[in-house]
Amino acid sequence: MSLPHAILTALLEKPSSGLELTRRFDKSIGYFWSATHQQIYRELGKLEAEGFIRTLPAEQPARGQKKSYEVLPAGRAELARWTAAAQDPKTMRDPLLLRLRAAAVVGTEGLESDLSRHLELHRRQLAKYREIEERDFPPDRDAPQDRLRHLVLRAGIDLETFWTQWLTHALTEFGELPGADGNGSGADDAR
Amino acid sequence: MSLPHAILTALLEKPSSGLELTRRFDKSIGYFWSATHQQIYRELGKLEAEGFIRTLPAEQPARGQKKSYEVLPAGRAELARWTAAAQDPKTMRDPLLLRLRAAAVVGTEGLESDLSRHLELHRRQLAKYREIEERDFPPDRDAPQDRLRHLVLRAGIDLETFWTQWLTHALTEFGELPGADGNGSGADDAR
DNA sequence: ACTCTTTATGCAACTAGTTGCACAACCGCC
DNA sequence: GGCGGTTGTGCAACTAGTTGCATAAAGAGT
Repeated sequence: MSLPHAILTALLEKPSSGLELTRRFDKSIGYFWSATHQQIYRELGKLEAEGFIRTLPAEQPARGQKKSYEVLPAGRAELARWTAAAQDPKTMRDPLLLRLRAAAVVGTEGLESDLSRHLELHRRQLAKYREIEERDFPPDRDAPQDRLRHLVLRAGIDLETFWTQWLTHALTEFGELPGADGNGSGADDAR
Repeated sequence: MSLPHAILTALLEKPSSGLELTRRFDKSIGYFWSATHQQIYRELGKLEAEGFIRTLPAEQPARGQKKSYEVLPAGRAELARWTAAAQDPKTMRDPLLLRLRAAAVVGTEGLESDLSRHLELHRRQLAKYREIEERDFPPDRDAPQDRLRHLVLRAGIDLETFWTQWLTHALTEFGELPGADGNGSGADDAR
């Protein structure tokens, strides 16, 4: 149940239309909660029906016309409630680790190149985050909001750093593996 | 499309019944691809229909009777294909980071205790992983399968380490934040 | 014999996220 | 004044995962 709250947060930061939200998700909030434009439009409809947001009075036309939303007090209250409520950590799901585990059974053939590709992607993302950090969080500023946002960005940076390191390490291991096993026969006994 | 392949991997490691698989997911594969027993039963049905697995001949009775599955050659081939195929990294989704970002707007009230709770959970998980590492990967063994499985476990360990560190840091920051803001009024301008 | 718990399998309904496409208005331009 | 791209909104169908419950057999206790 995170998407509506991601949208409320974004709208509190700045009232926007559906498409503007989509764009902002692509380059900011979406770094840790991605969403497509269809999800966003659908959710905006629901949030409006529930009385958490409303369209800005300015215009309110038909299809193909911009329609901006702002958060109502009830929406802010709901967001505060959700933020403070206890939530269990997500059950982790990572296909890449799964593939490595599978590779231990059926062989590593073909996996290496995709690992390299992922490494490259994570490096790029890391560079992007670092750029944002430099631009938005110079060493001196430290209003509470900035501290919190910086903390979130640091999580992104450190996670990407972790992945680049881990992938680098994995690729090294691959290099040292006895060449071309390809069938991984004798696997047994779960762990 | 990862669950069927997670199941194929588990079954290749050791043929099992639905419930056995569920248990093994809870304490091994599930660490990076969790699944409920319903998902597993449903998927076993599909995999059998597609000819990737079959029930072990021994018994084949009705409800309430154990039914074990093994992987057929087609299933192994499918798993190898999937493992080697290029896949884009998952779009990241983390409610906790989202909540922190929301807290920058609506205030941090009530969030701190849940952060502590998460910290404790991650510490526990880390301890569990370390235990497994000690038990299953003594310094000397290094058959290729072990190297790969160890690599996966290291990812788990390093990720949990990252989260404990980050949460510790976050809680420190919370302590230093100017007391009780609670409304976070002047937030504007997305980043 | 009979109830209670555990083991084991499974259906049905629901929620969340994704993909593919439709459609309206506006903007420039030639 | 009509043509083609961009902006903006949205429906419908699909896939994946979750929740709640039903059912059946086997063993354990009394």
